[in-house]
Formats: sequence, structure tokens, C-alpha cells
Amino acid sequence: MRDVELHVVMQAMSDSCRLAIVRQLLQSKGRALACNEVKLEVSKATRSHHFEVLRTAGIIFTEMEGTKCMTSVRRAELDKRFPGLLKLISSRK
Amino acid sequence: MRDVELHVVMQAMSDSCRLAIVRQLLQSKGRALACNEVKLEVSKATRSHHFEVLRTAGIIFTEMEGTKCMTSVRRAELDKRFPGLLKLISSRK
DNA sequence: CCGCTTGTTCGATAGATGTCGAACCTAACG
DNA sequence: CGTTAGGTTCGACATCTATCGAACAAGCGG
Repeated sequence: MRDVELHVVMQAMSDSCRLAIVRQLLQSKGRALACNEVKLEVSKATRSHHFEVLRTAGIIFTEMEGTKCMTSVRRAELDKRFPGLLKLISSRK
Repeated sequence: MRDVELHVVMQAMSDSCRLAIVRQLLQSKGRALACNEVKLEVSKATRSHHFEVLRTAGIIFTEMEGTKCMTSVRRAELDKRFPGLLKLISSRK
């Protein structure tokens, strides 16, 4: 993930669905959420797709727990590589 | 421009060409640049397209001066609406 | 007035992206 | 073991996007 470029991250965050996902994750104060717990108005398939994009961009981290996949934001890594990014995202605009 | 959403800005910055444009503008310390002055490895048409996208997203501002169009970043507005964004962009990664 | 410089616009094209339903997979639960 | 719940994968599709060359427009400099 050290080689993720800014434009890739920007690209990942350029969709309002994905922005919503990350914002909800950030709001859950470190507690990982199951994909299902995130409120979104799209189908299962689309939802899965968006999580995949975020994962590929190095923005989220997913850990399987039984049949659920618990997801959280890679806060530390992102803050290190792109300081200010998460703050920017969480300030709702 | 008060109603530009973050995902629109992100979308605009999700292309490495456009990121390069904004970075060069930021580096020119407030001096507006002609589109031509910005170093890019794309055709005139494509270049024009990218400037248009940035303009629409409210990121740059263009003023005609003879046949040239002098462009600069809308620093103040962006800093106000999305604090940290420009810093994030200019830190080369 | 002619040609050059600077950009814009148009039409075309190839590739990426968002979206879905349906089929599938795999743990957990009875 | 059969069923369900949570996700993924697979086409399919429509839309968007980046890119280009060519044609156009509009100042400017001689």
C-alpha cells in the first residue's frame, strides 16, 4: 500500500456511495462494521463492488468473522501517507 | 460553487493529468499560467478537456488575456470549503 | 490582410465504471 | 444434513471518460 498514488485514492473516493461508506465507518469510532450494517441504497452486488474498490485503493481493511466481513478504515496508514485526507472526508460537505 | 460536493472534487482530482496541472499551478506561487505553459504529455484537445473538468469542479479559474487563457487555482474558496485539500494535493505522492 | 499562436469544439473510438439479477459459496444454526 | 444469512462472482448493460485529429475561432504581430 506504500505505492498507492493520490489519484487512485481520489478515484476511489469520487463516488458518493463510497464516500458514504467511509464516512459511516469513520463515524463508528473504530468499531468495524459488517458490509450489511452500512446503510446504502444499492443492491448486494453493487455494495460488494464498492467495498472491493475501497479495499483495492487501500482505504479499508476487511476481516472475515464467520460469514460476515468486518470492515474498518485503515486510519493509521492513511493518516501517515495522506495526512488530512480522512479529516477532509469526515467533514460532511 | 458553494454547492460543489466533495465527491465531485475528488472525481476531478482522480486523474493524474489533472493532478499534475493543479500541482504545477500551485507551484507557480500565485502566478497564473497559460494552459500551454503547463507541462503535459497529451494533445491540445485532451489538455483543453482537462482544464474544462477542473473549471467545472470549481478548482481553477481562467481569465482570457489576448489569445491565451491564464489559469490559476481558486485557493481561497477551496481552502474555505475543503480545508486541507490543497495541502494534500501539493504534497507530492 | 495574412499567417501564427492559443484554445475550443466536434465526432469518433476504446476502455472504464456503476448497476443489477442470478447463480454461487461458505459458515452457522437448528 | 438442509436451510438460511452474508458476501462474492458472473455476465450484461448503459453510461461516462480519456483520448485523438481535424476543423474552427479569435487575437496579435508583421
